[in-house]
Amino acid sequence: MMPPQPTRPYHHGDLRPALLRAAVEAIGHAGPAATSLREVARRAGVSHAAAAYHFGDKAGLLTAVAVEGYRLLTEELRGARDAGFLEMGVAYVRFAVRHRAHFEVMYRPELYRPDDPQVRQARAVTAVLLYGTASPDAGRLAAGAAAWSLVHGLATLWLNGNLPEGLGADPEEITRLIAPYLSIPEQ
Amino acid sequence: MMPPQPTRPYHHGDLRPALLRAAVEAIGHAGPAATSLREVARRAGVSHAAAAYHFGDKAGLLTAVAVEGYRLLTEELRGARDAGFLEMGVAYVRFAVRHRAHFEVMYRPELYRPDDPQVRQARAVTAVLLYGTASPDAGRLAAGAAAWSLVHGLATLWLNGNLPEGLGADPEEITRLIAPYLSIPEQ
DNA sequence: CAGATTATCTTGCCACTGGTTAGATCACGT
DNA sequence: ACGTGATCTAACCAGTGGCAAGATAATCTG
Repeated sequence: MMPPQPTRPYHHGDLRPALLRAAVEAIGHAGPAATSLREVARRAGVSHAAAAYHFGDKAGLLTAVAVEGYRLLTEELRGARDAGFLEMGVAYVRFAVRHRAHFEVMYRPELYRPDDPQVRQARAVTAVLLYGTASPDAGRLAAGAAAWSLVHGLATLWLNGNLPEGLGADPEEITRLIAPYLSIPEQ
Repeated sequence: MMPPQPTRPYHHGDLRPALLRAAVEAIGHAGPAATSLREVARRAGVSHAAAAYHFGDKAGLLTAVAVEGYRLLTEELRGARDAGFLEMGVAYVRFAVRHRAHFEVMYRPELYRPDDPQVRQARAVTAVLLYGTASPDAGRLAAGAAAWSLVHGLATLWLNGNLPEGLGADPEEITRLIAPYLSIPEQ
């Protein structure tokens, strides 16, 4: 009589990370704006209120995604740091493509709480890597901003399909093709 | 007895452009994702179904905003064409800042219909200006993509508040500061 | 181990949204 | 004057985010 379904326990036990995974998955399908809190909760097999309990609201969930994104980006950049300046740019673009959902949330501050302490701190750590030092002088600041702008623009244009096809289909290769146009004075 | 209110006529008479203006205004306040069709209609003083009549749906309205945006960008770029390469970059950033609502819609293709014929055509016209010719060779293509990526990245990073304060507060000035790091072979 | 407390999750509700349909109002040509 | 088509409203639907009340389970305390 009793259907032998393994009656999912009332308490999930590991819901917060499960919701985060579900959110990244859902955002990957429909983009951050079109992703609903309820859809994320459905993917995780819980009610939408459970998600609200863990993250407060939708902005809270996306804030958590953004924090995770900055941490992943930091990892990616750290891994390329010793391979030189160009490879850090390639790593930036690779991150944007491989972790598209995270990337798209990170640079849509109206969707989350960019002033959240965890966000600020994670972003600060990333910035140190991007500028090469915690207290860059005016020159390094401008050079860093130029490099960052280039790869960031390239990544977003590629994600939106705004780059001409003649450049090829592999964003990392396009980065290697484009980046040499930037001349950063050595140190 | 009859209140002397000038009883708004049943037919607006000029609703389509009025809705477009209202949309740009609303997007300027809350961003494109958080702007509702109903809010736009309210601003124009009509029911939301009236907006749906003229634009089909929300994506249709945003498609119209995007088309208008590409036309405005084309104008801005044309105005700076004779002043040199750098000034075109400055014009691009100026457009993004002055017409923030348009810009934010244009580069969020998931919010509208990027394959709409009018969009494709308007974007193609813009691309010709950006690459300097309708059929760029491989070199020009890469150089153009580099320049475009740089100013596009700069504009989006500035709009999101992701540039360090040390660079100043005027995005056009920042452009003049940053752009020289790009070395484009003359012709 | 019993009882109380706390953490986690569900149900049910609200106002709002985008989209659709039927019908009201009006402009315009003949 | 009349009808036809264009324009707009009213009313409805399913889906959404957020909130409050309550159910369930884990954990702490004696």
